[in-house]
Amino acid sequence: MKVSAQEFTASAAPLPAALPAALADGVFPAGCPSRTVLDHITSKWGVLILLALSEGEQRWSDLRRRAEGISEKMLAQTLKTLERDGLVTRTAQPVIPPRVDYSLTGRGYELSALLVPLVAWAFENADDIIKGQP
Amino acid sequence: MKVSAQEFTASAAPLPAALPAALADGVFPAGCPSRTVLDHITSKWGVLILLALSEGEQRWSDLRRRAEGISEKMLAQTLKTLERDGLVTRTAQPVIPPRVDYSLTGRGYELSALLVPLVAWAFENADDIIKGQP
DNA sequence: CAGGATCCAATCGGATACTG
DNA sequence: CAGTATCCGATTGGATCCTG
Repeated sequence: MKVSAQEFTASAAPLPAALPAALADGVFPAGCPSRTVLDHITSKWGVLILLALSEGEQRWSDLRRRAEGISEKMLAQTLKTLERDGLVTRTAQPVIPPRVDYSLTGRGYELSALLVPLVAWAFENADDIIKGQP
Repeated sequence: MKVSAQEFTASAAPLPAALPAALADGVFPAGCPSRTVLDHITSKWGVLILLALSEGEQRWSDLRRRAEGISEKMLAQTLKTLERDGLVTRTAQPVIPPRVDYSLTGRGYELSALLVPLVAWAFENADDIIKGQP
């Protein structure tokens, strides 16, 4: 079953959502590890890869197709970063031709649950935003 | 809302949130306006600015302090982009010294409600992710 | 205080070619 | 099919100086 962004934003997250209490005075520290993590998961291609994998296990070629426009270099680089971060699992089968599957870890799945609504929102609001509509 | 990977693999049906139905075959189109919007709102500094503003109206100097490490150039650039996108409102008072306030629009606030949980998640998981802990 | 303008280094990222 | 390696142009972004 598919849930529209409308339904999601309407039903979830009673406003306002609060920042982590650890952020003293609302200052997001520069050297903080979360800055690095945030950069990874909000990177141009990282978002799209996590998004694609939120629908289940996918092969290299699937990801290339879904994240339309991505180069092989960036796909490899992004996947390695996400794998190092423990968000994505890589499973290679020693067959010819090679077959490699990528899927989300538990933590990656947890993350995608937060990312999907964000992308859905961007998708729904994009036209108005670009056109300058209120 | 937390969903474990176990639940996910066990019951294939209930996803926490689905991709927009308009994404045929899960392909995120390259020329799509949402790509642009997504880049804006997930940009390195855009996230931190929106986050800071989720706590209410802020001055230029407040934003510089909260988004620790940001340069004046990037602050100006990011704010302009967010303003053009109708997510942030700029209010200048013709006094000396100048006073300029920034705040979220309705749409910007709606967005921040999705962004805050994401950042909070990154903040809470960052240490484990960087250390390579499960 | 709140920026604008400019220079330049670093990084990003695409194109291409090659491989097991 | 699923990558790796390399070149190199494009973009990012910080530092610095300037202004009303």
